Amino acid sequence: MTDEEEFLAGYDPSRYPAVAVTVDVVALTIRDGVPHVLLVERGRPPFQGLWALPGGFVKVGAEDLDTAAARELAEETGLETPGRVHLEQLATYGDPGRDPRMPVVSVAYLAFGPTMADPQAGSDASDAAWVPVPSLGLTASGAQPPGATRRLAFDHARILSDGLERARGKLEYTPLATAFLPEVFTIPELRAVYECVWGEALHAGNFHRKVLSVPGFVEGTGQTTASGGRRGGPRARLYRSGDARLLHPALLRPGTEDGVR
Amino acid sequence: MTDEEEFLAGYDPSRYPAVAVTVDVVALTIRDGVPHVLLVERGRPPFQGLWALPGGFVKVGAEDLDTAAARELAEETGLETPGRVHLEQLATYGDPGRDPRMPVVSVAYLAFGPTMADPQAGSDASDAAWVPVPSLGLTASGAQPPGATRRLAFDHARILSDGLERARGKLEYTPLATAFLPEVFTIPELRAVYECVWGEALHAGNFHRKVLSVPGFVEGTGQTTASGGRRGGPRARLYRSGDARLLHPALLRPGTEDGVR
DNA sequence: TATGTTGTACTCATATTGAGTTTTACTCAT
DNA sequence: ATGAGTAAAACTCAATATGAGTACAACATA
Repeated sequence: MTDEEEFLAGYDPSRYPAVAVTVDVVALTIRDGVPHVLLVERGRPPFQGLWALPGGFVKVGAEDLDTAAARELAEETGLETPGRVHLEQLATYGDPGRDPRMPVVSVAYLAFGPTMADPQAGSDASDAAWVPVPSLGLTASGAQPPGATRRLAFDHARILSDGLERARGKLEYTPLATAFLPEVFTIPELRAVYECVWGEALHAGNFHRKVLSVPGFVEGTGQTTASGGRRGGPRARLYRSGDARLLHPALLRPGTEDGVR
Repeated sequence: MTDEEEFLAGYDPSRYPAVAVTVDVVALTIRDGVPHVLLVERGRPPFQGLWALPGGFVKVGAEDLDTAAARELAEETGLETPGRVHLEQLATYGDPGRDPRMPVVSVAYLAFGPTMADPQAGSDASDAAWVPVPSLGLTASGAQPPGATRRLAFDHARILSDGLERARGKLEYTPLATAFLPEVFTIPELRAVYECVWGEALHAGNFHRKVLSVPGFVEGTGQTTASGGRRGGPRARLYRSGDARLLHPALLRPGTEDGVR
């Protein structure tokens, strides 16, 4: 028997204190030019009646974290990840007391997807819905004002806030904005994603030039939209996402000049 | 008794399967123009005799993750964090079987610090040392070739690889390069940090111009070095870190043009 | 004192950006 | 049908940023 086998044999996992590991998913999409986040209404304590990010316990040792996040997203809301949904790890939260039941470490995930159907309420949730982010009235620091119509459970206001900030940054140097759109899209639609996530208007001409000049960002399909825009204008050309994983040079957002100091 | 209190009273944490939560720290510094990572030699199974990132179990519910990371760094190596060491969360790893003893979720942290004394071996470690990163022969994918002199335990080669990539990116858009230097430093010293982390030579004149033109990156002290460089040259002006948290515009590294596609 | 090295300040051609303007193709309301 | 308004895409042009090289004075070393 080697040292290592000897050690394993004498090892008793039950001596360790009970800790739970969960995943929580910040799933974002865009509806009518407004960012929406997927929330579930809690059907049981703690925080019964408040809204929370979809998530649940990880079967540590039986599944990896990415799989757990995809599973929870599907289970609690009836949404399938395999499609065009982008899923990436966001951060991990483990402050004492963040769950009143027991010590919990929560691995947060960030998901982007195109506009999807309304979700189905799952096991633990009495309701599930795409909620407009502005309606939650988040402050920059990730806090939620007392008067908000929908209050978020646990530290989910902070997690959502971190997710939004990550999304804003990701649009700068990755082509992930296309994950919010269907497989085929126009440049103005892509611009609308940026304007919606960054919350500021962009110069249409410069944006157009920039997107087409970044190698691998989008590739043309040779097609155009069937008709012009709602209120006029010519038909727009259709593009699909290119093969670039990183944008070089990046699309830096205008406002941040000397913002964060 | 409210619903919530009722629920808490009937809650039995022992029904949950045993899971351990650990922190692992990728602590980086620069010695003689070469990036070094802090490693400990494992004094007990599993992976006895191999080298690992400093880390250990988190007292979930009693300390937050950042505190646990700082504590482990200090405990296992005798290094104090409060000083000029930058510590940030990197990512969380929870693949099944990554620890042969039991299901373990590991929250990795990334630390940058100026050149420091050799560490003291701590409790679980038979030795601790600053190890030159190139000597580990990591591949881009985070794997380690079979013939390496120092083999890394667990999935620590991948964690280290992720940490290095994060460090390379952080230098582009944050002033964190200064965390590798003493409180007061020269522009050429700062350039040496970039060259060492990015692994490529930079144009001295352009780097100088760029650093001074980014608002809040560095601020002058009015002082210069006491003498010129080792091999000649005038005295260099001394600077300290400015108040910017983000670099605008960013210092993009040259090589990445159309690299990742 | 001669020689080589280096920090800092230049120059200059070329890209990249921000902010407009123009042209053209469409929708919608008369 | 026709005109008014709108928007996609192409253009212009000045301001700015970048890459590459030169210049020079201050220093160490032999």
